[in-house]
Amino acid sequence: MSKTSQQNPTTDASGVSVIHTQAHSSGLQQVPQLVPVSPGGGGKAVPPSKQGKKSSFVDRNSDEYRQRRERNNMAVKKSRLKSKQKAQDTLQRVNQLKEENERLEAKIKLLTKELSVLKDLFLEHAHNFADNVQPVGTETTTTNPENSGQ
Amino acid sequence: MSKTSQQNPTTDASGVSVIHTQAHSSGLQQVPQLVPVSPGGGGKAVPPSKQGKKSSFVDRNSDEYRQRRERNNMAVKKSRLKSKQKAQDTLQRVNQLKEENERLEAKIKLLTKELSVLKDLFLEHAHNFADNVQPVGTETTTTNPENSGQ
DNA sequence: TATTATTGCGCAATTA
DNA sequence: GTAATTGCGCAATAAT
Repeated sequence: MSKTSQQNPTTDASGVSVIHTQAHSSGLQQVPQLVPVSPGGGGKAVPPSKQGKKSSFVDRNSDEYRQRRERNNMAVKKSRLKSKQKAQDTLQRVNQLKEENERLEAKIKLLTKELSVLKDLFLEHAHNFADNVQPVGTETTTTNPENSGQ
Repeated sequence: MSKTSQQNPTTDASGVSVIHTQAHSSGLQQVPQLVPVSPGGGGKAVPPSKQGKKSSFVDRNSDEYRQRRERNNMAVKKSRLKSKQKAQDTLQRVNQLKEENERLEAKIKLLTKELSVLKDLFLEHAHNFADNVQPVGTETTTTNPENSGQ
């Protein structure tokens, strides 16, 4: 469970953002830990009701902040995992459908063939029918009847 | 590909970074920061060959660094866009295949019906056949010399 | 109002 | 060395 603070601009087009990561005691100068949240650049108006209520600064050191971050990080991981899973499922679905398609195509081929044979047989013996005899020109090798179209 | 580790949990380097789309020039105080790259937390062995070559510090302010970052950011965006596009295409493919499937199912239904009708007709007039009256298969399998199997 | 879920984004490590 | 990927954390926002 690693947690890391890194950077991040809390800005849009405002231009400059103050980013900060926790201090590292390396002789590096200490920097204020309070960073402005949602700089005006966002173009989003801050509700007047909140203007004076809470500071528009976030204490990145507060436990509350860290806890929130940690929870969000978990949520993010979870969400991304889910997303990935879904994508994979979709790919699988594609293959499944492809297979099904082939199966269906094969069946159609078979049925078509059967139909063709039956029809030929029909024509071949049409003269044997007492009632519904069709005027067949040449009894042998009558070309096939039209196939079902669609 | 990669593992989990990122950085050191407890502390993190870097104080204030100025991020923006343009050159750094603002009234904000700028703190030159040399940040250690690949903190020891990961326990990753550094190739000896590179050990003494370059400092294990990265100057986040260097133009070279910023340029590299910017290029990578663009590459990342591009890559993610591509990825998203692909995912969408896959979804579309699924719908496409579904439609095709329905079309095929319908065709099968039609062919089956036709076959059924033809067979019934056959049976109905079977007695009219003088020569070779064959009992047409009960189901879908007609006995014909040419085709077999499935 | 709070909490979780998504999403865009930048960083850095890898990979190609 | 460069571009492409990928995991990760942050913060804004959507959804509950």
